[in-house]
Amino acid sequence: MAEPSRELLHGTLEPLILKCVAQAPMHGYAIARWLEDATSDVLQIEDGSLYPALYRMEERGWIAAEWGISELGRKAKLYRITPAGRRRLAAVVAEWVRFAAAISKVLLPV
Amino acid sequence: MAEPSRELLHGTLEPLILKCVAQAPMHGYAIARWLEDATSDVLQIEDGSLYPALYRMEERGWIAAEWGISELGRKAKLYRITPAGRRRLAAVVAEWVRFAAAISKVLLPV
DNA sequence: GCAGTTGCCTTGACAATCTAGGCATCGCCG
DNA sequence: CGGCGATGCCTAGATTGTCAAGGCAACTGC
Repeated sequence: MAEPSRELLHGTLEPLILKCVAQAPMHGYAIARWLEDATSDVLQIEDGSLYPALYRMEERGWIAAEWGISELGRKAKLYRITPAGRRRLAAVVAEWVRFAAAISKVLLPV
Repeated sequence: MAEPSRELLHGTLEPLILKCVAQAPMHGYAIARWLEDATSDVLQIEDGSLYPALYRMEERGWIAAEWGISELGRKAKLYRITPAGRRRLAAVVAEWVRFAAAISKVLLPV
């Protein structure tokens, strides 16, 4: 995240990544590009945040890595979601919805 | 925040507090109770987070403190929002809207 | 040859929150 | 009277996730 308060991203990177790899196996660089694209650059993913997040999630068993080939024919580490990851995704999305609704409820009445 | 992922609160506590004291001068304990109440306990504010946040915000000139009396007649430190705080509130709310929209856009298409 | 893109990785710092304590006062109830 | 929960404020230290700033290698196009 660049100019928008970086703190907001805290805890949301993991759901975002899960969502990405739930759609299709994807490598780190592609995840970052896809997220920036999908949000019109509202989110900017630093790879200093991304790769550690990927390791954490792999360690926790939510995603699994495998070396393969990117769309451009280059060596890339492809991540796919695990069954535990799908359960986790459902949980964190539900949590995000609850949380965002709570915040909005407080913040939005101008 | 208790069981919901604590990380999500990151960066949102400040807007929430600003919103509270923008409505009426309020003391710390009341802010915590009010937020928990308004969100049906979706947000749980630890005072170990709250008071440091209040100091930060006072230091930055967004709120101002003054010793007074609570509704129950007890000694309490009342916080009110400053003009700079109002500007900050507008900015962070706008930012929250952009951010939440971006996250939801990615997360919600099931 | 050289710059830009793709792709991955690591170290250290930083900032906000949480944990787990502490303190004092008041009201209520047995 | 004694105790206990609620009100109200405070702090030290640990934890956590992100960021900044570097690095490396391979390929493309000019």
